[in-house]
Amino acid sequence: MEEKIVKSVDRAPTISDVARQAKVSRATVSRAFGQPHLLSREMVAHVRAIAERLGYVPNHTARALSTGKAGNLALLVPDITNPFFASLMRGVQSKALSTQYATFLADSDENPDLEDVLIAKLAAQVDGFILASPRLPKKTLLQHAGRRVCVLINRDIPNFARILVDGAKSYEQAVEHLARLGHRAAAYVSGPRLSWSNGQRLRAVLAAGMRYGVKIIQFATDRPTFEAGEACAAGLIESGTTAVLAYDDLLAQGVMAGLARHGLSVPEDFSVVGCDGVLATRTYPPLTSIAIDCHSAGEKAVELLVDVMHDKSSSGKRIVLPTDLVIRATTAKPRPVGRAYHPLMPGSPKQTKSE
Amino acid sequence: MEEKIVKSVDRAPTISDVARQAKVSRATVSRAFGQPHLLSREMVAHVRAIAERLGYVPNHTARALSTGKAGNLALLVPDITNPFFASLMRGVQSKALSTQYATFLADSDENPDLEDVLIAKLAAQVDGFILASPRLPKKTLLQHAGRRVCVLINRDIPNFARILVDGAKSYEQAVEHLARLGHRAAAYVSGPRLSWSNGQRLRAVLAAGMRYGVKIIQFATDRPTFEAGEACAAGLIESGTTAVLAYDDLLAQGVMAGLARHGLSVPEDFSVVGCDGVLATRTYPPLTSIAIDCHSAGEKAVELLVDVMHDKSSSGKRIVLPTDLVIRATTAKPRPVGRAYHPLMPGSPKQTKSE
DNA sequence: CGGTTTCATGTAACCGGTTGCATAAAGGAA
DNA sequence: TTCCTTTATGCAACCGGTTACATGAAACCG
Repeated sequence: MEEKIVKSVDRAPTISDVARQAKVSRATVSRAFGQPHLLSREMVAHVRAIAERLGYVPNHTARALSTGKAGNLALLVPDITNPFFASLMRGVQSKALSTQYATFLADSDENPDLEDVLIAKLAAQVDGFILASPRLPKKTLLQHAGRRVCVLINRDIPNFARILVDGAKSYEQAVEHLARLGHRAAAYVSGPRLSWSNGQRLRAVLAAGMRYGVKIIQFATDRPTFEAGEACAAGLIESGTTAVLAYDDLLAQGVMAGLARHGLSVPEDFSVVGCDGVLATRTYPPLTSIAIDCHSAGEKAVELLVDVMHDKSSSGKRIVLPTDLVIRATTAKPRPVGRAYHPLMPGSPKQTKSE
Repeated sequence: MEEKIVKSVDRAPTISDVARQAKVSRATVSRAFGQPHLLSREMVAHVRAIAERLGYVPNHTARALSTGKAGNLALLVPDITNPFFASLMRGVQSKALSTQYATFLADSDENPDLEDVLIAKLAAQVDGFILASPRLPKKTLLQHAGRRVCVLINRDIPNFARILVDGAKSYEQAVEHLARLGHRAAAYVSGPRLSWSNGQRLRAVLAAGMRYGVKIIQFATDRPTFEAGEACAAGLIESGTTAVLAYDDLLAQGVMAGLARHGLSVPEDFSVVGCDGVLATRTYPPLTSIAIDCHSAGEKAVELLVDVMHDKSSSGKRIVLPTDLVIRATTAKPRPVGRAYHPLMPGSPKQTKSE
C-alpha cells in the first residue's frame, strides 16, 4: 500500500525528496553525503541507496550558497589558441577535476581591460583564480587578490602565490650552444612587452650574449603569434645575424616559415631556437626548443591554489619550475663567412632606410 | 547623528546591508537591479547609489539558486589543443560575454567516459551545454538533453538543436580540383571514428572520387593529431597515391612533415589538402584547405542555445554552416608517370642506413 | 465624493542545501 | 540502579537572493 518510488519526471530530485522517501530528516540526507562519519553505517547506506534510486545529485549551487564555497576556479589566459596555454589548461583541468573543482576558462585576448572585466564577472562564482601571464597592473591585481585568492603563473609579484617557469638558464645555454657552433650574432624575437617571461628571457639572452661574445639584436613583436614571427624574417635576413632565439615556439615556427618564404633554409642559413616545447616536434625540421612541462605547471597551479585557500599561510609561496634546452634539428654551424647566401640585398627597396 | 556608511571590511555587502542603509526592504533593493521598471525613478537611483557606495554586487550564486537559472553555460570539446576548438572557444566566449553568461570549458580528451562525467559534474551549474563533436552515444546524449538544454556542434541527431559545418561540397570540390590537376589516386586520412564530420567527409570524398575517376584509399588514424598525420607518411608513399585529403589541418600538417622527413616535397611529390583553415597559413608552403569560420560557429552555437532556452520551440533547429575550399600552395600537378621520385623503395627496410 | 484602478513598496515564503544545538537512546562507570 | 558520556538523528535557522501576494496611497471616473 505504500507509495513506492514516486519519481517525479519533470523536476530533478532534491534533498527533501530523498528525505521523504527515506523517512529521515533533510539534515540526515545532507550528512549522508557530506559528513557520513556522523551517521551510522546502515543509515548512510540506506540514504544513499534511496538517493541513487531517485537519481539524486546534490545541488551544487545550493551547497555553494550555504557554505560560501563555490567549488569552482577560473583560469585566465591571454590567448587560448597558443598551444602553450592550451596545454596549461589541460593540466589545470585534470588536477581541478581530481580535486573536485570545475573550471571556468576565460581568454583575455591579451587585453588588460577585458582581463579586468572577466575577473570581476567571475569573482562571485569561484573560490580562486589562476592568472596565467596576467597583463594587469600590479595595483589592480592586488585589489582582486583582496577579494579572491589568486595564483599567478609567470608573473613575479611579492606576496602573491605564484608559479614561475624559469627559462633563464636554458636561454643562456642556448646562447652558449649557438656560440659553440660558431655564431657571432643572434636575434632575440621578443614576446609581449608586458610579459614577465619576456623580460626574463631577454635579460638572460643579453647577459649570455655578453659572456659568450655573441652580439644580440632585439626584434619587437606585437603579439607572440605565427604571423608576427613570419613578419620578422625580412628584418632578420638584413640584420647580419645567423641565428634566432624566439620568445616561444609559435614565433619560432613563424620565423621558420618566413625564412623559407625568402628562400632560406633552416638550419643551413639560419639557426632557430624556440621555447615551450609545445610545437617543437611539429615543425620540419624539428625545432630546437626550451621545453616546459606545461601540463605539470597547470597542475601545480591548482595545487598551490588549493593550498592557499586551505591555509592562507602559504600565500606568498613562490614555486619555480625548471626548463630544459632540447637540441633538435634547427641549430647548426653558420655558413662560412663570405659564402653567405642572401637572396635579399641588404638595403633593398621597401626598407626606407633613408640613411 | 545617523550612523553613515557602515562598510564592514571583512564581508562582501549583501542585499540586506543595502536595504538597511537605504531604509527600504530587501525586495526593493532586488527590484532596483532586476526589475527597475517596477519602482519609481528616484527609488532606483537612491538604492543604486547606496549600493554603489557600499560596493555591492548581487551574488550570482544566490540569484542562481533562487531563480533556477545558473547564468552559466559550458562548452565541451574533445581536444582544446586542436586549434579548431581553441578558435571555437573564442567565438563562444565572446558571444557568451555579451549575453551575460560565463563559460565553463571542459576538455574530454576524446574520451566518451570523461565526457559523460564532465557533463554530469557541470550540469548543476549551467543552463545549457554546447557539445562540440561529442563522442557519446546518442542514447546518453538524449538523457543529458532531458535535464539540460544541449546544442550540438558537428553531430547530427534529429530533435537536437545543432550546428553543422557542412564540408561535403568543399571536399567534392577538392577532389575535383585534384582530378583536374591530373591526380588519379588520392588518400583520405581520416579523423576520429566516432566523429560525424569524419563520416560526412569520407562519404563526400568517396562519392567524388567515383564521379571524377579518382581512386580513393582510406588511412585510419587514432586521433586527429600532428603525430598521427606524420605516421601516415610511409604508408602514403607506398600507396601509389599522389595526393592526400586530410580530415583536418592538424593531420595535414603532420602529413606534410612526415613526407618531408622522407625526402618528399609538397606539392611537387604530393599534393595535400587540409580542413578547418586554422593552420593553413601556418605551414610552408601554405596549405590548400577547406576554410571554416570557427569563430562564427561558436557565436552561432551560443545564439542557438540562448534561443532554445528562451523558447523551447526552436529546439530541433538545424543550422548548417558553409565551408570554402581555399586553394593555396600545397596542390599541384602530380609528377609525370614513370618519373616518380620515391626515396623509399616500396617495402624496403625502414631506413637502416647501416654501412 | 465613493468606488475602482494603478502604482510603489513591503511581507513572507521559497530556492536546496548546511550546521549549531537539542534530544533521545545506548553504553559505561560507579 | 543511577548518572554521565557518547552516538545518532531531528529541529530550525541561515546562506543571499527572487517573487507572488498583500497593502496603502494616489489617480481617475462618473
